Amino acid sequence: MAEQAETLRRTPLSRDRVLRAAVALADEAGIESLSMRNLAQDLGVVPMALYKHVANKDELLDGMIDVIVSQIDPPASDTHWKDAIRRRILSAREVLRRHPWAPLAIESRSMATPAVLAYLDSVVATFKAGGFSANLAHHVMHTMGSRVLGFSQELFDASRQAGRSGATSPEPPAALPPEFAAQFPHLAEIAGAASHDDQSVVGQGCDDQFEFEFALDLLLDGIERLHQQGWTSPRRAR
Amino acid sequence: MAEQAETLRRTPLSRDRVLRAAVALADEAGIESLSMRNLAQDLGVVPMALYKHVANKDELLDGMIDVIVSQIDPPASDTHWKDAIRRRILSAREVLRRHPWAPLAIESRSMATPAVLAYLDSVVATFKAGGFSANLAHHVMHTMGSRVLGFSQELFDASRQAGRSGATSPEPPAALPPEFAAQFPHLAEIAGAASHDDQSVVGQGCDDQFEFEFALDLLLDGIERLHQQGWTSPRRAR
DNA sequence: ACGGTAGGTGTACGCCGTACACCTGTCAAG
DNA sequence: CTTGACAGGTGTACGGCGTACACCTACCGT
Repeated sequence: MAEQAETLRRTPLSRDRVLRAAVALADEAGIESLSMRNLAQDLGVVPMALYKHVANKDELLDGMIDVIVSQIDPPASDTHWKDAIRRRILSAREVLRRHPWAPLAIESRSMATPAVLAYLDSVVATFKAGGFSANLAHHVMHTMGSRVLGFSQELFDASRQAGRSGATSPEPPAALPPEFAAQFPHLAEIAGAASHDDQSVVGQGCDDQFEFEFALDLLLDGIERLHQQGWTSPRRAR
Repeated sequence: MAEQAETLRRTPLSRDRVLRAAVALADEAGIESLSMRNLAQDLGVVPMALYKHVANKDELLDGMIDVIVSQIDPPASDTHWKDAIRRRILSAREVLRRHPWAPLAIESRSMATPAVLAYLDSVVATFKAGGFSANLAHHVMHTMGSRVLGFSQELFDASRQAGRSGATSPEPPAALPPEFAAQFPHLAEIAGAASHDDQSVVGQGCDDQFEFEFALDLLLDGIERLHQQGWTSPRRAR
C-alpha cells in the first residue's frame, strides 16, 4: 500500500513520451545535444530503456518529425485553392519556426516519413481540387519545393539518397511500391505525370533538370515583372 | 642519396591535399563515412597529422565547401541580367550535382564560408548591374534562396544559428561587422535595404515573415498564371 | 655545429550509439 | 495460489568518433 508511492515512479514511459521529451530537448538545448544518453537522463531513465520504445536514433528522429508535421493545420476545403494553399503553407512555416532544428532534420532524413508524405499528399489534393492537371500539379510541387514545408526542401530528389550512402546509386529510381500508391493517391498520380510522352513502360522518375529550370524560370519571370514595374517595398508600420 | 627514395614518401601533405582528399572521400563513400580517421588512412597518415593542416573537423568541412563553391563559373558580364543570373545558377547546380553531399553540408554550417559569401555577393552585383534597386535585390535574393546555390538555402536566416546551438539566441541579429562590408559590398548594401522606413539606427535584420510571403506570393502568382492559361509540359524528345 | 621550427606520431580521454544478458513487476492460465 | 511468460527498465561492454597533449625527427638559417 505504502510502496505504491514509488512503484510507478513516474508516468511509466512510452513511445509518445519519449518523442515529446526528445522534441523538447532539441528545442531547448539544440539538436546537436540530443543524444540517447541526454534524453534518457531527462526522462530519469537509463539510456538503454529508450530502445524498448524506439528502434534506434534514426527512428527517434523520424518520430520527432512526425510529431511536428502532424501539428500543421488541416487543409481548408471551403476556399479557392490559392488561399487554401497559402494558409496551409504559412501554417507549416509557423509550426517549423517553433522548432528551428526541424528543417535540417527533415532534409537530412534519407526517406520522407509517413506524416510528411501524408502532408504532401494533401497539398497535392488541394491543387487537384482547384482544377490542376496532374501534370501541372507535378511541376508545381517541385517548384514550391522550398516553401511547401515552410522552409526549403527538394522533394523526390533521387540524388538525395545517393548523397547519403555513397556514390550515385546503381539502380534506377525504382517505381513506387503499390502500398505507397494506396496510401498517398495524389502523390502517386503526380509521380508519373511528368510528360512521359513516349509510351515508356512507366514514366518513372522525373527530369530533375527540367524541374529545376521550370522553377527557376518561373521565379525569374516573376522577378522581371516586378523589376519592370519598378516595385519597391510597401511602407510598413513595423 | 639512396634514402631519398622514401624520405618524402608521398607529396608531403598540405591543406590543399587534405581538402581534395576529403572531397574525394565524401564523393565516393558518402559524407557519413568522412571521419578524420578514414581521411587520414586514405592519405597514408596518422589521424592527428591532419590537425597540422586544418583546425578541426568543422574547419575541414568549411574548406571542402570552399573548394566546391569556387568551381562555380564566374559571372558573365556581357549579357542581360536575366541570362547572366540564369547561367550562373545553372552552373552552380551543375557543380553541386557532382557532390551530392554538398547541399546538406552547406546548409548545416552555422555560418556561410567566405567563398559562399563571395559567390552570393557577385550574384547581387549582377542584379544591381541590371538596374535593380538594393531594396528589390534584397527581396529577390531571399526569394531565390533555394535556387541561388543550385539547390536550396535560406540565406541570412537568423533562426538557423539558433537551431544549432540552443534556443533562440539572446542577442539581437547583430549588425554586420565592418570588415564584412568591405569584402562583400553588395551583400552589405542589400543587408540594410529592406524597407526600414522609420529612421531606425540601422535597418538591421529583416522581416523573415515578409520575405517568406513575398517569395510565396511570387510563386503562387506565377503558378496561377500558368494554370489559367492551361499550361502543360512541352513535348520533349527525351 | 646548433637551436628552432614545421610536420608527422602515439597515447589517452570522454563522448557517442547500441548489442546483449539480466532483473523485476504484472497478469493470465492452470 | 502457483506459475511462467512477457513487457519494460538495468548494467556492462564494445567499437568508433573528435581531439588534447606530449613527443620525435628532419630540415634550415645562423
